[in-house]
Amino acid sequence: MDFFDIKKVKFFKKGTVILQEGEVCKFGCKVIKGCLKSYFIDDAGKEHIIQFAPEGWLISDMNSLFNKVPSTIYIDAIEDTEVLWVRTDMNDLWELASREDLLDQIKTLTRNIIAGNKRTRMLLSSTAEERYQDFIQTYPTLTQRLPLKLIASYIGITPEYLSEIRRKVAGK
Amino acid sequence: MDFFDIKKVKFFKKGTVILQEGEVCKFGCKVIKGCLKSYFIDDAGKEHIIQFAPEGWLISDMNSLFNKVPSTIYIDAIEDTEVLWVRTDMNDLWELASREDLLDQIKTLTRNIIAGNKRTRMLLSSTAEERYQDFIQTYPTLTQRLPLKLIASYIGITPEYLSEIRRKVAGK
DNA sequence: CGATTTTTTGAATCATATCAACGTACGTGG
DNA sequence: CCACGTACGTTGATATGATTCAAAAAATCG
Repeated sequence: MDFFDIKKVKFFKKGTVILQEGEVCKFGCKVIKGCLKSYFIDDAGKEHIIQFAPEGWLISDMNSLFNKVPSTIYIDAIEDTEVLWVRTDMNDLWELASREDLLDQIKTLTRNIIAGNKRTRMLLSSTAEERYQDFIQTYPTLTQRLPLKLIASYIGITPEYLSEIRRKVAGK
Repeated sequence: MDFFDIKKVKFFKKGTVILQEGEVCKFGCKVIKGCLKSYFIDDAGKEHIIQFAPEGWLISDMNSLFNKVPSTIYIDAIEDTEVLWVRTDMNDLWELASREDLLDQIKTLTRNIIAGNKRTRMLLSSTAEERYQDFIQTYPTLTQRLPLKLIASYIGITPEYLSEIRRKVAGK
């Protein structure tokens, strides 16, 4: 059997909430067209973006999915989006999965860890401007497509301050 | 065969550099006694701690290990430390590993992702004091054992500022 | 077109960094 | 066992990066 046997194509309109805080996450999905975001809301009510998932990216709440605990994050469509949807209880899946599926899974997880490590590194050692420059390099497409507001949230600053950075950068 | 078949026990004196920037990482190790740290040096020459590995924790440079690229981090012994050492080229290991080993590997990686996600979350939404309080909760043992300097580096602030936070916290 | 959302601007303020100085503890060699 | 040197921790003054708040300008959408 194939790892994506239980999969189907799904479609979400811009603004749709796909996963909510409190629900147990029972899926992973890969974006075919459009863009999703995952984020959480802090105690002050402020939204912080964890991940963007444009074409080709996977998104899910791993913690909720693997440990069967309520999610602490949200996933929304920020554009009209088409995805490859895998509804899956991980334990069931593992019983069925082949050795090759597992190796593949390991590679996906590793990629995810490496991306996460890079982000931690940026947050620990770079200024807001450096993080913005890095964002532009890493996601040139998204820089065009997304509202400044969301990019600010992703790199961990206020929209006002990102606006100021843009002016400064442009003036060079 | 067992995932830890190629393993042996090793001993490092406090201060030993186990992995250096530039080397390709060829091992993973689990701490039996003592404590290791992984860290990187930023452009300004400042050290940022990525992870502590006291008793029971795994440490490695996953990026270097999985992708066979030169490491961008260091790993040092911050106490006299005894470890379970697995010298391993991942690809070779996978050829030998059993299904159960792979499942186990997936679980380890997942735990790592979840820990990483938590850290990103803290860095994005919490103040230095909140991060310090969280550190105390999460690693009560380390709070006693480690110099303030290293804790400051881990939570992403200067030693001076952590000192100020401590004074404030104590005065409550 | 009006209504809502996004972006920009500026001023005041806050969290954290920097720098310099001093006090304290620790480890090693005499 | 003491003395010294080196690393570590604390303190205070000052500087800076980033936030907050309020309001205006610009863009987007029904």
